Parts: sequence; structure tokens; C-alpha cells
Amino acid sequence: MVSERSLAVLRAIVQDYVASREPVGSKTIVERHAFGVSAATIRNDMALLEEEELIAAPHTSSGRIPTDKGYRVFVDQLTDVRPLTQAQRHAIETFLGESSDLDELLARTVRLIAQLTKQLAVVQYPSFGSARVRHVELVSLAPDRVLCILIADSGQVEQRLAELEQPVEEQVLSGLRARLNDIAGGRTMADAAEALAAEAARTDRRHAAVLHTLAATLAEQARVQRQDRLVVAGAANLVRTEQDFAGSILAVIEAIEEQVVLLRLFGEMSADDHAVTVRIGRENASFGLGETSVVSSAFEIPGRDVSRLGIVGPTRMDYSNSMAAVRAVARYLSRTLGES
Amino acid sequence: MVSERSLAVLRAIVQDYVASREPVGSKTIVERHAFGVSAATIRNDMALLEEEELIAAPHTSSGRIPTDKGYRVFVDQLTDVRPLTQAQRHAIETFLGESSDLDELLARTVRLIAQLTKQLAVVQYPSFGSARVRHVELVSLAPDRVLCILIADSGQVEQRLAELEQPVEEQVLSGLRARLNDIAGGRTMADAAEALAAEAARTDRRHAAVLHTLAATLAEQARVQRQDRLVVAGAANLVRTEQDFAGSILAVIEAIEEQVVLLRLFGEMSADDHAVTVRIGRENASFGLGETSVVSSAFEIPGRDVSRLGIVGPTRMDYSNSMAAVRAVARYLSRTLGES
DNA sequence: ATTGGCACTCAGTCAGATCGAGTGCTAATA
DNA sequence: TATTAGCACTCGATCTGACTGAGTGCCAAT
Repeated sequence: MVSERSLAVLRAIVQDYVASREPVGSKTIVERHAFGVSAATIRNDMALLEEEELIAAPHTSSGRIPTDKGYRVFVDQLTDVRPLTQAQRHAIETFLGESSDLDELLARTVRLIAQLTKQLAVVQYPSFGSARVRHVELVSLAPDRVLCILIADSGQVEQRLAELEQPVEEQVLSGLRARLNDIAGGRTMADAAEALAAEAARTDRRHAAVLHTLAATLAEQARVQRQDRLVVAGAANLVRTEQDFAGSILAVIEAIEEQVVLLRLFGEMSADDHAVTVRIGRENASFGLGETSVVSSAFEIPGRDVSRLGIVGPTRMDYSNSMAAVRAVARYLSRTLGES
Repeated sequence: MVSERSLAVLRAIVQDYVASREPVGSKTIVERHAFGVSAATIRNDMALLEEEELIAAPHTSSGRIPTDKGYRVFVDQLTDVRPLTQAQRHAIETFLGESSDLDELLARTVRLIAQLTKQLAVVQYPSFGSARVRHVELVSLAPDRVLCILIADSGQVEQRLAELEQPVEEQVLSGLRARLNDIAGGRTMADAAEALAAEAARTDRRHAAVLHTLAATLAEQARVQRQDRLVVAGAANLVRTEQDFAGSILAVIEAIEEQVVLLRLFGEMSADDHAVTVRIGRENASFGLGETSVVSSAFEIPGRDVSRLGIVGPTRMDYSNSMAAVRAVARYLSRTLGES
């Protein structure tokens, strides 16, 4: 059984290793941490920890480094997610407080997280939520191509191009515009999608085909969650920590560009309690991200669906600080912003 | 004076070095290229080229590598920008042919370029051009916050939040909406901006302040070029070519995230002839990009302002292929798309 | 102008030798 | 029983010197 002190030793090892990137030995520990015992005792504890596979030695007779399992225990039991410093809290408020529209708020948020954690930051775009349709606009780009624009009263704007089977005149389009606005206006996105789909199904009118296409397009559009987009910042931090990624940073960069991988990962974590979730190293192996850890939290902006934000970095990272920052920012968005 | 053959030697050196990443010596050249002369002769030519600072030796008695100046001469005089292969042309057509809206077209374009060149690709968002205002929509988010949405008949949608000094009721907003549509509807973006500004200046009405704010916001919005946004793809290629960047890839990654640097660079190249422009190595030093080359070309999508696209990569790159790809894509967008 | 020949240079590599941080184990100790 | 001091041992890291070979620069001959 791992004793109390052994765990303290594990904590020390994680902290020192994260700080120095060097395997940490028994002597270093007694020097830097005020355990009241000798190096030999620490060595005994380390042997224990090694048996439990919480730490490992890169080569015989060198210091130890934490294993993924070791980090896991550290994160679950040993970390005191220390609250942010006054300066950091202040930074959050001044940085996010005066954002105007959603796009800017998210852009600032992600940059802030990147800056606080010195890691790659990611924010998932929160979708409509229970917003209602404000206005539907049709713009004829060519006789058989119509741009459908959907404006929600939350301020969200979605656009999509509809290809028609037959050309349609401007006047007809005006009529359709009015009719679509009648149907969808004021409804929630979900309701509107349904009503539009129903309307599209009725084909007993002139220009039914056109109407059908447009309504279907808009319905689809109303249904589609914007949650499939990511806002990213701090890629430079990835390069900075490159040595910590064994294979290479490449898988991560690709995952970021693809977005799909990260979105699936976020989706999997989407137990919507607002606690900070950490996935460590091989736990992400199925996503092609081996040496990578993800720290994330759900957040919820008033009028929008709950979504996720977080950071992606090497397994060897300052979990304490990362978790604190992610939690603080998520809370700020969810609470402080919600109250106002 | 550098002889004809010396330049051929330079070309050989550039090509071999780009292919192998290794300093190339006289023997390698006679082996791989069918010059009808001996290695000793090549050495004489190389001495010449070195005197002209077109090539340099990393250390005494090792092969030579091209200098920035050498690349310059290569690009200006020695490259035959060979047309793309049939397969590549085909890729362009199938990949870009069926894009629907502008956002998607640009997203595809940038991914295509990244794929063709194996470099980081960048496309500058083309702005409105001579599009006309289609519709103005106002959405009240809070009593004193109004989201202004501007829809152009080109399909472009711009949104911006206006903070009002005093709350305004929904009814008043409707009136304003109608009035703004009267004023701006159908006008070109520039005209609309002017008219709106003029309207905003007249303060002899009830709710003048509101109108003023809104009109000013819209005017600003109509004027603002979207040309200050970049679409990026292929960051993984940067990592792949990392060894070629002396210091580190970091400056480039930061420049990409900042966008400002690249936009300034594009701006500087904006002589709007549609030829392919190449900036090599130290020529970009003032932008903090030392080991970096930029290959770009102007392009013009019907109904939009001329804009730029290109790639960013290490000085040691396949200029011939890069230039061909950039040129082909820019031409495809400008011509083929324009004709249809 | 070109070429063959030759001495010279120097980065890269390999083999030993050495160093030292760190371990594991044992026997003594509180 | 838990802790500790002591000590032999391991093994990566570092240094050294020798060697190799690709490549140059120069010179004399063609």
C-alpha cells in the first residue's frame, strides 16, 4: 500500500519534473522539499511508487519521472487547484469584461486562456440554444442560386447557399421571403426547423420546388449546431513545448486544423457538470494524441447552449495552474457574465 | 562576370540543395547533371559564384548552399515555372469548381494550395468590391444594445454591435430599420457609407442619438474592408520543414496568429499586377521573418476587390512548384471562375 | 578555357576513458 | 518496525583523440 508520505513524494516528483524537465532523484527531493527524512527513506518510497507504476526510471540509476498513471493520481488527489492570483483575476475581468459580440468575446477568451496557461487554448463555439428566429433574408446571387440568411434574436447570423433546380425571378423570391418569415419568424430554432420542414413537404403550390429547396435549406440551417467550430489560439506555445512531445507536435497541429478530432474529444467529455476535466496522455491515444493532455471545462453563456473550453498541451504540464485558469475563465463566462 | 554555365551551376546547386538539404559539392553536380565538363571546372565556376555571393560554404571544404541572393537570381532568371501536371490541374477544378459560398471557396482554396505546395498556405479575404447593400437588419439584444447586420447583394454578411447611450423601444427600432433600409438599400457600399454618415450628422430628430449611433456604425461597417482577415491552412507543413528554419518556426507561427504581420507584408506587395511575387529570406527581415520566403499572387473574384493568396515557407523551398501552384490557383479563381 | 592531380581542411563518427548522479542493498540504529 | 548511513554498482553523459572521407584550392599540363 502506498503510504501517505509516498504520495507526498509523488507530488514532489511531479512538481519538480514539470519544473525542470529532468528526472528527479532522491537527493534532489530532500534538498528541495522539507521532508524530515533522509534520501534513503525517500528511495524506499520511490521503489514503492515504481511498483505501483506511478513513476518510472528512464534508465537504470537515473531519477524518476511520473507515468501517465502518476499524473492521474496527482491530478485526482494531490493537486490543490490554487485559485488564481489577484493579477490573473484582474486580467480576466478587464480582458473579457468589455467584449461586445460573441465572436469577439470568444476570440478574447481563447487568447486569454492561452496567455494564462502558456498552452494551446481551444474554445468550442456555443450554439444557438433557445434563441428565436428574427428574420429570414434571401439574396439572389444568380437566377438559380439563392443565399439564405437566418438571423436569430440572439444576434447569431447563419448563411447558406441554396442551389435551385429552376431559375426563379426576383418577385417570386420576394413572395417566398415574406412567406418564410411568416412561417419561421418568432419561433425557436428547433420549432422553426420543424415548421419549415413541414412546409417543404407540402408540394401543392407553384414554385413548390423552389420553396422546398429553400425551406429545407433553412431548416437544416436552423438545426445545425454551430458547436462544430473551434476557436484556437496560442499555437506558438505548442512549438515552445515541443521537446515534451515524444513523437512530434505534428499530430496535435493536425488535430487542431482538422477540428474534428478535438470536437469528438470534447463531445466525449460532455458530461455537462461544470467541473474541470483532465485527460492525460494515453487516455487520448484513440484520438491519435499520445503524449498529449487536455484540460477542459464546460461553460455556458446566457442564451446559448452549454459548450466547452480548455487547453491542449504536453503530458508534462503544470496541471495545477492549467486547471485553475480553465476553471476560472469558464466560471467567469458562466457566472459573472450571466449575472449582469 | 558570371558566365552562362556558372548560372547553370547555380541552378543545379539550388535544385540539388532543395532536394537533399545537404550542401552540394562539385562532384555531385557532375554526377547528377550532364554538364560536359569535369569537377574541377565546376569548382572554378563555384568560386566565381561564391565571389558574387550567390552561394556560400557552411565551413571550409564542404559543399555550397545558395544564399538569399542566390535564390533571388534563381527565381528571377533560372526558374522555368513549369505548368502543373494534368492531375494537379484536375485537382484544382474538382476541388474548387463546386464551391457554393465565398467562405467555403476560400477554405477550399487555402487547403488546396497547402496540399499542392506542401507549405503553409494563406488567403486574404477579398472585400466587398462594388457590391450593393441588400438589406439592413437591426436586432435588439438588450434595450441599449443593438446588433446591426448588413447584407450585400453579393451575399456578404457583416455584423456589428452598437451600444446606445439611451434605451430604445422595439417600435422605434422598426422605424429606424425601415429608414436605414431606405437610405442604404441598393447603394454601393461606399455610397451607402457616405449617405449613412450624412444622415448620422443630421441631429434634428427624435432619437437622433440612436440614429446617429446606428448610422455611424453601419457606415463604418460598410467602409471596413474585410481584407484584414486571413484564412490559413497547412500549419502541419511548417512543422515538417522545421529544420529549415534556423532560429525556429516560432516567429512564423506567431506571425500567422497575429495576422497583422502577414497582412502588412501582403499590403506591401500589393502592386496589383497578377504576376507571382516572391520575397526571399532577409527581404522579410523587417517583418521578423528571417529564414522565411513568401510566394504570392493577386487574385480577383468577380464582384470583389482584388486580394492576395500565397504560401509561407522556409527559404529552402521548391520555388518552381510553389510559384506554379500559386499562379495556377490565382488564375483559376480570377479567370475560370470569372467567365462562368 | 579545361583538366588531372594532389595536398590540405574539417565535420562527423567511432572507441575508450572518465565522471558523477543516482540507485539498490545491507547492516546498524532509534 | 521504520529509518538511516554506507557502499558497491550502473549507466548516461561528456571528453578525448584518432580516423575517415567529402570536398576544396591551387598548380602545372593540355
